[in-house]
Amino acid sequence: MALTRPEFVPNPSPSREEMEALQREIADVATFEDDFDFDPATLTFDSPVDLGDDTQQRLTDDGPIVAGVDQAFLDDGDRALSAVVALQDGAIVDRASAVVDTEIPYIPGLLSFREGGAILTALSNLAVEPDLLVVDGSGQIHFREAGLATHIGVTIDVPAIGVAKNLLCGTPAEPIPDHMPEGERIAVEADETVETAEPGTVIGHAVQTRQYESGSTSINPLYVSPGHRLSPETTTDLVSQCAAGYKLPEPTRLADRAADQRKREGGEE
DNA sequence: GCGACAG
DNA sequence: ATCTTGTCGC
Repeated sequence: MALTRPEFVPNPSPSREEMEALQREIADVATFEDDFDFDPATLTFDSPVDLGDDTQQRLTDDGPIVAGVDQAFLDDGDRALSAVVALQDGAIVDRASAVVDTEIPYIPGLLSFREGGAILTALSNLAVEPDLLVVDGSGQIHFREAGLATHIGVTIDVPAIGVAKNLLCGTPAEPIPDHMPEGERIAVEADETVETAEPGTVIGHAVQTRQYESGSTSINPLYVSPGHRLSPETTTDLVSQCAAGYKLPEPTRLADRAADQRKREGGEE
């Protein structure tokens, strides 16, 4: 993993104004258009192992390596734990984690300065080079279009996606229904709270990766946005492809599990 | 001053 | 994010 932009490595020391200024630089360098090497069609989560018929064998090269990233906190709340799980063709090919002391509190809009360090450290402990990062948090859906996924993606120049469970800012093109049908997506547009984009610009989507067919209970959509080197549309397509019957895309779900596990087994070390 | 606010 | 058991529903 190469620190393409070492000047962007999250540093909690500067003032709030300086952190926000850095985010504007990051957003300026970020690309919210498709610019990646792998073939989206090869991003699968089907078992590559098919018994019985030789013709079922893959005729193509191995698919892209996707790394899911998730954060957790140790009981004391003063240390952030980042867990990374790398997948290729649906199989886990590597994992890593890191525990870093928390320097600043959670401030909406400045999350990457609190957790970014742990994530970069965890990623540096990975033996493989991910082709795509799926980060828990926002990307372009951010006050300065520089959310956690954008900050990480730009710093190491790797295509990145932001997957959030709640909407940080922006406005859905149409009201989010109580029971959004599975597979549906609604654009999230920049509004006056997004200071770096023209109002109306599509900065992400509300995506329903899983939903009950009937009943009173309902699942809320995910808020997906590009982090780096991806358009909002492609970002949402890829997240949909990563969904394997659960609300969370597989890379995120597995990273979630890894974080919990690592946490219970003692976040120390 | 009031409201809103990823993890 | 985190504090937390059972419980209602598919």
